[in-house]
Amino acid sequence: MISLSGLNPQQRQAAETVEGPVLILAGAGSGKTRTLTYRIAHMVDNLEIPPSQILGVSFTNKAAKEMRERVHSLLGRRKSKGVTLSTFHSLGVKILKSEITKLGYHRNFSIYDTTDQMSIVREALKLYKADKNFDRKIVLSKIGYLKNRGISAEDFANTRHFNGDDPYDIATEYVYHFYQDKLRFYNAIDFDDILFLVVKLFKEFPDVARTWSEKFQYIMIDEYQDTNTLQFQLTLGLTLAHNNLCVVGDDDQSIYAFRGADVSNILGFEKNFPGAKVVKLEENYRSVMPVLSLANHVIKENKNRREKTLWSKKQSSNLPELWLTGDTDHEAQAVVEDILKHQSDGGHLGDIAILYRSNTQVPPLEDELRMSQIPYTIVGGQKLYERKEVKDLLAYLSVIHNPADQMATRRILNVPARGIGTATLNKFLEKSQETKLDLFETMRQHANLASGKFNSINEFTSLIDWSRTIFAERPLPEAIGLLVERIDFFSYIDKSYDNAKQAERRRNDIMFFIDSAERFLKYKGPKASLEDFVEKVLLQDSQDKRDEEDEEDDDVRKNEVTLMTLHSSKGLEFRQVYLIGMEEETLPHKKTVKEGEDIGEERRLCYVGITRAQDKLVMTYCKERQLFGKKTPRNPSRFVFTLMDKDLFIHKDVTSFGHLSVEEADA
DNA sequence: CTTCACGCAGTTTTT
DNA sequence: CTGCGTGAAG
Ligand SMILES: Nc1ncnc2c1ncn2[C@@H]1O[C@H](COP(=O)(O)OP(=O)(O)OP(=O)(O)O)[C@@H](O)[C@H]1O
Repeated sequence: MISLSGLNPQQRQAAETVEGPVLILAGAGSGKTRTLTYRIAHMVDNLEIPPSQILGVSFTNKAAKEMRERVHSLLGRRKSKGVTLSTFHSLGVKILKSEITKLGYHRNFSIYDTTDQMSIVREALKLYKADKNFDRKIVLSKIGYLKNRGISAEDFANTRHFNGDDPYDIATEYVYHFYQDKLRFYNAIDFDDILFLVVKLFKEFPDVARTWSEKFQYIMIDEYQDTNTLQFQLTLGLTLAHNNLCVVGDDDQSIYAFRGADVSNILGFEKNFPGAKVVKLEENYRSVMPVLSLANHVIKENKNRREKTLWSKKQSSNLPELWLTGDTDHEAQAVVEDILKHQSDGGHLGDIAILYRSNTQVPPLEDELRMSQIPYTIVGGQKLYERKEVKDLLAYLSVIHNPADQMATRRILNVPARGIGTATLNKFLEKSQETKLDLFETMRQHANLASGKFNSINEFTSLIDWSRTIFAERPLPEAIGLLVERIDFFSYIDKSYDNAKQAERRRNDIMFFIDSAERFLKYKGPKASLEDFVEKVLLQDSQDKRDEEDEEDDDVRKNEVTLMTLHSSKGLEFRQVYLIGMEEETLPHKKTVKEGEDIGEERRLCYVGITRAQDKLVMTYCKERQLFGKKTPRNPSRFVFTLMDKDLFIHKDVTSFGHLSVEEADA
C-alpha cells in the first residue's frame, strides 16, 4: 500500500482523480512530476490497476528516465515493470513496429537522421533545376515544420502554409514529394514520420487507434506544454476509448516552439477535454526563496502568460550570484575553482550541474574539469551514433536488416574502400530506378553491370548476406565483432587518420559501440535483436553508460558534475547550479535577437535554468568570447541586467580573481 | 577512383 | 577554428 502522505492536498487530489481528464498547470518545482509518479504508484498499488494499462509519456529521454526512476523507487522494480514509461517517439516506434504494414511500409523500416534527410533533399534539389540556389537546410526545415503540423506532401499546396509567390514554397512542394517517395522506396522513415505516420494510421484506421486506446486505459503526459500538433493528435487517438488523461505542465517552461510545440495545447486543455479537473500548485518545494524570487522576476516580463503564484518555505541568507569573467577559458576556470572548493568542503559532485545555452560552450569546461581531475558527465551533445565510424557500422547493421535502405547502402558501399565509386554507383542507381528494384537487389542481380567491378560488387553483396547469417546465429555483440573483423574496420580506421591519437579515439568509439551492444544483450536477454538495438541507439534511448543493472543506487547520483544544455535540464534539479554564458547573443541567442521578437522563449529558457537550483545559483558571463576564432566583446544578458539593482542577486567581478591562465602568467 | 587542397559557411535548442 | 563540399590533379 502506497501512502499519499508525501503529497499536499492539491497534489493528492490530482493523484486520486484517476478517472476523467485532469490538468495540473503549475510553476517550476511545485511537484508536478512527483504528483504524476505518486499517481502511477497509487493506481498500481492501491487501486490494483494492471500496470500494462498505464502509460506515462514525456518529451525527452532524460525526462522519461527520470520518471521511470522515480516510479521505481516508489513501487519497486517488480511492480513498476509493466508500466509503459516512454517518450512520444519510442511509443510511436512501438506502434509502428506492429502496424506500419497497413501504411505500405515493411516492418523492418530504417529510421533516418538529419544527415540522411539532407542527402535526399540535396538530390531532390539537384533534380529540381532552378536559377536560384536553394538552401537545403531551409527546405528541410520547411518539410519538418509541415510534418509536425500533420500536413502531407499532397496537402501542402492546398493549405494556408503554402505561398505560391514564394519560390521556396514551390521548391519545397517538389522536394517534399520527391523526399517522401524516396523514403518509401528505401523503406525508411524520418524522426518526424514516427509521429506523423502514427497519426495518419490512427486517422485512416480508427479501429487501430481504438485498440491502442483500449490497451492504455490510463494515460499521463508530462511537460505537456511542449507537445506539438502531431503529439496532440496522437493523444486524441489514444483517448478514443476513454478520457482518462492526466497532463502536467507549465506554460512558462515551454521551450520547444522551434519544434512546433504549441502552448495552446495546455492552455486549451479544458476546452479540448470538457469536464477536466484543473489543479493548481503554488508551493515550490525545490528552491530556496532567493532563487525563486529571481526566477519569478525574470519570467514576469513575459507577455501572454498565465500568472502564477509561486513561493517557497525554504529560506536562505545567500543570494544568487552573477559573475563577470574574462573570456570563456576564464569563465570555465572560475566555475571549476568554485567546484573544487565545494569538493574540498566535502561536497558531493552529483549535486552540481553546469548549464548552458548551446553545446558549443562545452569545450573550455571540459578542459578545465579534466585538468582539475573532476569527474563529470555530459548529457546530450555529440552523440555516439553521430561519430562517423559508428555511423558507418550502424549503416552496415541497417543494410543487413533492411536491404532496401539505400542511404545506408551507399554509405558503406565503399567503406572500407572497395573501388566502387560514384561512377559505378550511378550505373546501379539508374538500373535500380528503371527496374524499381532496390539498390542492393540490383547489385545482386546485375553485378555485371559495371565492367571490371563484377568481383567487388559480388564480394559486397555476399558480405552482407554472410553478415545476415551471422547476426541470425550469433549473439549481437559477437556478430558485430565478427563483422568488424571481416571488413577489417580497424585497419581502415588506422589508414584514414595519420594522427595516431585520432585513430585510437575512433577505434574506441567502435569498442564503446560494441560494449553498448553487450550491455543491451545483458539487459534484453538472449532474444536481443539487431533491430531493437539499432532502434535503441537511434532514438538515443540509453545514451549513458550505466544501464538498468545497478539497481540499488538508482536514486543516488554518481559523484560527478553534470553538464548539459538548458533544454535537457528541464524537469531536473540540483543543489548547486552554474548557469554560464548569461550574455546577450548567447542566452537570448543571436538568432532569435535578429529574427523578430521571439525573445519570450529565450526568457523561459533562462527561467528553466534558474529554477533547476535548489540552494545555490551562480550565473556567469564573459567580457569577451572567442567567436569563429575572433575575440568579440560581450554584454550581460538583458534577462538579469535589467534586474541589476534590485538586490535579487550579487554582481561580482571575478576577472582579477582565481588562477591565471598560462598565457597571462607568461605575460 | 582516390586524394588532396581550397574556399566557404556555420554555431541554438531535441527526437 | 572546424568541418564540409567542390573541384582538379594523380
Ligand atoms: N508535497 C511535497 N512534499 C515534499 N516535497 C515535495 C512535494 N512536492 C514536491 N516535492 C519536491 O519538490 C521537488 C520538485 O518536484 P517536481 O520535480 O515534481 O516538480 P515539477 O513541478 O515537476 O518541476 P518542474 O516544473 O521543474 O519539472 C522534488 O524534489 C520533489 O520531491
